[in-house]
Amino acid sequence: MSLRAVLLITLQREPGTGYDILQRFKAGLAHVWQASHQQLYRELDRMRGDGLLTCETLPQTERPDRKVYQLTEAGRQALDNWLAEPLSTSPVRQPMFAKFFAWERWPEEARREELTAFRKQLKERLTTYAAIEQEWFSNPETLTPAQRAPWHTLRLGQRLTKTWVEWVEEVMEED
Amino acid sequence: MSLRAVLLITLQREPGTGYDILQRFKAGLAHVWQASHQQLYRELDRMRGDGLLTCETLPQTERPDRKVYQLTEAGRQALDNWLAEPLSTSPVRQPMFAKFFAWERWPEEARREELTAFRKQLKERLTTYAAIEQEWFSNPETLTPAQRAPWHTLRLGQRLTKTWVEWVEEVMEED
DNA sequence: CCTTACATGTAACAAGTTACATGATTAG
DNA sequence: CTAATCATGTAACTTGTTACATGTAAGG
Repeated sequence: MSLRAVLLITLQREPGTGYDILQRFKAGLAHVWQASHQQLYRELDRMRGDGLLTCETLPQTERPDRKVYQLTEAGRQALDNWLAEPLSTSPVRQPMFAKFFAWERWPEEARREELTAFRKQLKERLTTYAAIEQEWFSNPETLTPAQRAPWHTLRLGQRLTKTWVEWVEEVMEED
Repeated sequence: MSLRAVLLITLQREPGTGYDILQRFKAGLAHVWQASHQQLYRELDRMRGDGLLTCETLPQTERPDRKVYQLTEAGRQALDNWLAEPLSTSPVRQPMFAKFFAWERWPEEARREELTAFRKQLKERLTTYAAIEQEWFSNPETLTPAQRAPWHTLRLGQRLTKTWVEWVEEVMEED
């Protein structure tokens, strides 16, 4: 259900195509949601089938047609229902942690490489987050509460990632 | 693949049944992995089919038979292969964050309730982690590196959860 | 009496991944 | 010439969830 809800939210803010939504995921929602284009197209089509979205096909010359999706009243209802009911806790799954439980079988070189690469990814993530903050939240004092809320999520994303980085560096130092 | 790998690791440490593994997930791996019993039984059977595990059925009187699984040489190989290759980055999916992006449609009362319940869950998680630490890592100085590694993961789990708690409390205070 | 622990499964479904497929336009 | 951007999809597969199903024993 969560992907559906995320789509409802982004389309409620502004109608768009599957492709558009993918761009939004990259541009401003990197710390919130990621999905492949296949998943989006499939889910959008289903949501239309379920009456949550309308789809208007805009023909283009020399390009594939754009299918612009928009919330219906039922879609708005579905969103409100989702917001009203609390989320169930999501299961913990940390494959990286699992490797630590096989420490004695994890070759030292592979370990070093993996941790180094991992730290790099985390830092890149921080760079992405900083770019989002720049782009969307450059002066926090002027934000309305509704704009402030997404900013909070970004800040948490940053803090969590920093916590990871610190941890990786401590572990790397130790041996 | 990750569930498979987690199963290989836990069975490599000690052979056991699906039920056993479920208990281990609860007792000492709560910050690493969670899976339902259906998933476990299905996956264990497949792994046996793929030659990674052997299965010995121990008949019991008055109880369902126990199916004790154990790594084969191929299983050990598969584990080593998994350890040797770096993990791919896992996609970000934070349904809670999504709600923040629909702040203006999220009713205040529902929001308060949800955040309160969420904080409670996080605190319970911290309690669980503390219990695991007590049980498995009560005197860290005496740990060998291989025992120290899992301890690190627990510490990170705790730090991440605390970061969440702090954030939730800040957000709750703000309005 | 009711719940928890023990111990296993099947079946249907939902969600997510990987591979394959098309085809023009623009920027380097 | 190559890669990226635009824009959509199908098909097969893997992974995870939910519902249903069985049956004993021990503890409160």
